[in-house]
Amino acid sequence: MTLTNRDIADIFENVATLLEIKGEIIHRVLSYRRAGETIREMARDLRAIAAEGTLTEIPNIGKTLAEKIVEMLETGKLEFYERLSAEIPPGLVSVVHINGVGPKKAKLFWKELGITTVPDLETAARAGKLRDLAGMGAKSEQKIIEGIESLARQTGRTSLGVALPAAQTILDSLLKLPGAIEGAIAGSIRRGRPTIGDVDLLVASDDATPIMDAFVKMEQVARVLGHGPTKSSVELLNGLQVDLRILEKARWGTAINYFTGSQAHNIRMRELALKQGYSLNEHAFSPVDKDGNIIEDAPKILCATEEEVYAKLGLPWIPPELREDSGEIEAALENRLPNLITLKDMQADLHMHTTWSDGKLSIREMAEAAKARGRKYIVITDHSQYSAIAGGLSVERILQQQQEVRQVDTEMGGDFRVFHGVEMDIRSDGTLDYPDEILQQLDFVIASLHFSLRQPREQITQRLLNAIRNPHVDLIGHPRGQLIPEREPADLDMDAVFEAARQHGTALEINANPRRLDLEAQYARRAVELGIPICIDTDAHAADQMDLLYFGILTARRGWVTAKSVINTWPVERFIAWTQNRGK
DNA sequence: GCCGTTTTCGGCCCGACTGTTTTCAGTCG
Repeated sequence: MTLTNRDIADIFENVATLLEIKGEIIHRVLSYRRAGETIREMARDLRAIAAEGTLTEIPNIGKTLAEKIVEMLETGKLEFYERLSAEIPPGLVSVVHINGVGPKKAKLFWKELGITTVPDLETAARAGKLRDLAGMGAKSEQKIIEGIESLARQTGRTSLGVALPAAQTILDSLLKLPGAIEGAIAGSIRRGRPTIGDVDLLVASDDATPIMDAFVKMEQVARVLGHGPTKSSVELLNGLQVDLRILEKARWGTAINYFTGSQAHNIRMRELALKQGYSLNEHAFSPVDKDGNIIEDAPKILCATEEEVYAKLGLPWIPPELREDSGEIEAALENRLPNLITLKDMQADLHMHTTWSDGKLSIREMAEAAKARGRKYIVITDHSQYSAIAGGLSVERILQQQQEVRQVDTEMGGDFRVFHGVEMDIRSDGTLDYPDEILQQLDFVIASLHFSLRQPREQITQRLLNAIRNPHVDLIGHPRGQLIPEREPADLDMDAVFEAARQHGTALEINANPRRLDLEAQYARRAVELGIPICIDTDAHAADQMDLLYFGILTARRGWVTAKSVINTWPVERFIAWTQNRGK
């Protein structure tokens, strides 16, 4: 059993936590944690990089960790981790995940009471055994019980599609309060991450207290995690955690920059500031002496806009979607930030369903809905026969459907075009769901994996490669097959997928539905680097789902995607030419 | 443990809130 990137990231992060409990110096701990985070976000397989011998070129991976990665890839385990687990009970990693419990408390509970798991801790807390420990009290004990209950309720991270509207609703209600000047959603939602851990809101006001009080008393609040004059946190009835910060308008720039993150991006910003003689925090730039201490009587520099913050560091404004410390600081320093795609660039939607399969509207209705949203052309792509449960179309039916598509295309009058395609299944045995003589009659062919997504890597990769290599297949729909948050992506050899797509000029989709967001950003970035065409599509089954295109754009922007790499930013003539020149 | 037009050794971002404290450690983001 070979370990995946995710497995290795998990191990490094567990090592970090165990080392932290052990009392290791924090910077060694952070090295493991950063390495884990980096690996988790990578688009390439560690196996391939290890084979090339270039592991140390990965940021945050040096000689020591590269050797440990090789050991894990070759043996399936890490000797160091096993020795550490014998020394520090690995169950304590989960204990540290309880809100309010960190490495020091976990160690205290273990050393004093022999607690090594979350259930152990819950039993001890309910028996009132924690309150007498040093630095503990009845309140701390109660908070731990609440933290464990909260952990049990959580189903993991929340999808962006759920979190964004929820955040907007709360923000809107806060902005109605007297004294609220301006507000924004910050944090991972602003950066467009597909899943978010908590909601971060920022409000500008000169009188924070009434707004804070109203915030912690909102009807959807289940409990208050913290309540201070400028910063409060609550847990909502639905389990979502919401953090609110309130600062004066004059500090908006530094505040929104700080609160948007990512943490790694912030650290880079603050390091840059220090090199220029300033300490940077959410309030201001403060001049420091050569030892890095703030010069108290020196005037601080306030920034009302984010542009001013970046400009102070000699940088152009960096779009939030790029702020992951994955090269954006370097690109900004060298003035080569990408001109990211926007919603306005989008001319078309190339993936949608109608009542011919499992959609809610007719071809005509979908065309009208797309036109009303400013699109210039669409492709109707209902399911193929293998998707019986979705009412997939037989060969006969899809040929019938073509008549209606052509008719609607004509009726729409020429300034809006409707093309005929299909979302064809890649069957479990790897064959395609229609013969070539049918495919060649269609304007645009999407091939997608819907079934048998848990096949072994070799097998499922081969299925996808078969589709990519078919000259009639234009696009691979939602390539990795994940559903957020419940279904993990298929175990695909993405290097092989990219190589085949590059060779055959087959496009890869960024499916904009927030349950999919597939390709994810790091893979989209890799695809674009390799010159593979991208499509951003809604996969709409109803009119309002066409508005989800926004989430696809966010994901594309996170992947450094510019308009020129995206097929459906092209004028219709170029789209037609592209499909016709692909060996049909 | 990583990293380097300030360094191959000696640094490594910064502040708010809580609870248990007589001045601050722990946790979180």
